[in-house]
Amino acid sequence: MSREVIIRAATDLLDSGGESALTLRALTTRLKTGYGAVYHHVADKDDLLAAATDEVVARVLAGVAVDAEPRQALRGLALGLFDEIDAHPWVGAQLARHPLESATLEIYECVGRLLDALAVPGRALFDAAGALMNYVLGVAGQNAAQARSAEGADRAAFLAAVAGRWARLDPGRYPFVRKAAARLPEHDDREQFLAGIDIFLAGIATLG
Amino acid sequence: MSREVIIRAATDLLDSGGESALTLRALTTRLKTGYGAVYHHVADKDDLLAAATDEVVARVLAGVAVDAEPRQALRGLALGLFDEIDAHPWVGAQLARHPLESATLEIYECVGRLLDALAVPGRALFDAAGALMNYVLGVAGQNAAQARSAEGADRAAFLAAVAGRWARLDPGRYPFVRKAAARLPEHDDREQFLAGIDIFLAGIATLG
DNA sequence: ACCTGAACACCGTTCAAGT
DNA sequence: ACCTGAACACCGTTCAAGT
Repeated sequence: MSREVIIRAATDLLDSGGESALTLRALTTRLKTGYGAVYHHVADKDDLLAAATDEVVARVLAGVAVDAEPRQALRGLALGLFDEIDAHPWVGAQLARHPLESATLEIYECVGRLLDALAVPGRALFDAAGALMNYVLGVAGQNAAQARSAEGADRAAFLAAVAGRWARLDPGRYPFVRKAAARLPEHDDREQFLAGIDIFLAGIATLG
Repeated sequence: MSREVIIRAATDLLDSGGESALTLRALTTRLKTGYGAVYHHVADKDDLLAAATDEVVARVLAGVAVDAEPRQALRGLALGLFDEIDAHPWVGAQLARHPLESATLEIYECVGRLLDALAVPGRALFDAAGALMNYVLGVAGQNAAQARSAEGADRAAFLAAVAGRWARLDPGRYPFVRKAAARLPEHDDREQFLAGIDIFLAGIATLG
């Protein structure tokens, strides 16, 4: 028994059953051990989630091409995060729930340095870094929320259900959402995420 | 006993004690009633949270100057949401946790219509609306997370503690976060939120 | 219809007791 | 030190029983 083994088991539970699948009971059963063994290596459940999240985020940050052109590096970082959060929705939930902690801090440092390399001036640098962080964490949270709603069920079916509900809204009150519903079938989360990043970078460029 | 009375009591509990203060036990005690009475008017706890959130959001949306210049109306909507979420952090948590539901849907419709009025073209309109929503929901989530961490304690003291922790980080590994820590005392969440909105709007303007 | 409150099926966490 | 597992202090929700 070790911290590593415990965190790996927790990650497996989260990946296969979603956020709700990680319970201390399920964890001890899977590890064929007692609560004391787990609590001897880990402070509490949040420590567990934070450690599992740190590992996933570290993997993404290690893949960032720091020596590339800053704008491309930022897009790479953002996409890397998106893909990893898409594969592990619980990571998104954890990031959105605990900002200012280790994993989020690492991302913040990386984003800040890349914006600095982009020559964003003085105090605008912190506004830009904060805004970009909030956008990314917002997407992370939405992704986690969708995964929570779908939970096991087909994701395409879930989106179709949403589109159906929106299409039935009062056209007078919800003209925009109805138009959005019509676009939902051809909608690609990943593309739209990147489009948002580009809007941001375009806005940041005007700060110079 | 009525749905309205129950939702008002729930709102009071949330406002005075934070997210964790709303339990069915606390609610029945405060209302001097049993569980059955509550469940007779409300589907479940989430229904309760959603209804309480709807009221707060509806108040903000009612205050949006729809006939104003779209850019100003958008800033007004964003600021209104920020202030209400700042006053009721649990609203931020609820919005971030349940997108695509009534309260978030109302915001999305409003944002979309205002961007349309801003003459954002075709499919860029949906990218822009999505990006803006994600930014706002991200900020909402962060706000809620901070309130959760502070929970009762002094907010200024909490931020000072964060700044202290950041200032003690390794300067070689975290140059950006350390610089951010130095700026934290003079940092204003509301101003930075608005700065983010402006970066967004500037980026959206380049889509035209 | 509207309400009561004991009971159920879960949680995370603790801690005396073992090795 | 490392681990076991009964027990504790909570949750949200249900439902037979009352009015």
